[in-house]
Amino acid sequence: MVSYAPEADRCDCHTIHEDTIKKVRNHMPEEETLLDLADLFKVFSDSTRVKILCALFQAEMCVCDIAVLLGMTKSSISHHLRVLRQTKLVKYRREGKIVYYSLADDHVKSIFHQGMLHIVEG
Amino acid sequence: MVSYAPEADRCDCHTIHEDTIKKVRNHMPEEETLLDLADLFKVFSDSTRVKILCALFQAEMCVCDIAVLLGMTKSSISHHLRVLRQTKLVKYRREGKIVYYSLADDHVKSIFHQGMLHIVEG
DNA sequence: TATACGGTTGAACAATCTTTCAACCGTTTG
DNA sequence: CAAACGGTTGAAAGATTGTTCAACCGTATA
Repeated sequence: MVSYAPEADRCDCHTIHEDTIKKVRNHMPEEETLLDLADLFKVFSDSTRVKILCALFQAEMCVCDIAVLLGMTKSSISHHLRVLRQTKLVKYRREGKIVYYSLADDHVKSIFHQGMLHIVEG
Repeated sequence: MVSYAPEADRCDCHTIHEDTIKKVRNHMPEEETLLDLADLFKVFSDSTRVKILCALFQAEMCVCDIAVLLGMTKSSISHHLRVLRQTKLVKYRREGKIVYYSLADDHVKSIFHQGMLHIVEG
């Protein structure tokens, strides 16, 4: 029951299967949900962030640990961690000067696992 | 057993927890695997492609069907379908002038489902 | 055979994203 | 209190990406 762009029809072709389009349109999730979904996967679309998350699968780590592991600057890692924080994929705790990061929950593991399945079978 | 950038150490900080780094490094997947994983999620990081895949959950569709559904040009949809083809996420069959697209397998559904879980719980 | 239509393609432009650099904040320690 | 260190931040530069536009290919049909 969601319309994705019916008022401004930029399409330069005639409708071929109107029944199919109506049926599909009625079963589409809310547009906002799909935008959120794309935004979530955008976080996983960078290999540095994928490496960071994979590292946090094994252990809680501070920014410098991750920077040394991946051979990158603290600044770059910190920028990526901010994205992961905003998406609530990681949590952190401060201990003196050091900030320790860890996984927020196990959803990431499940998503990565499903992605791996597609890769190895393709 | 994979080293991610040990030779060119761009890190501007001292190692804080060497034992943690060693342990994590030994358990990291192959770098190529993580690059492939990021590339797969990059395909899902665009809302138009997410919408296309969600539409194909319901029915096989031709390019014009999808273009009308989403209110976009055939050209734009075709560009996106090329990406989905290259990643082996969709398959297609030709029937005269018309090319019908459908899901290649059910991995996408599983991945989307896991992503949805994170969104609704966040 | 010429026209129409579904679909693809490449180049160009705009928007987005990653990395770097420099400056800065907060905490610890000499 | 001053210096050192872990970490964050904003702006700038370079790379990547999505959409548009125009031209083109294949198939069907008049």
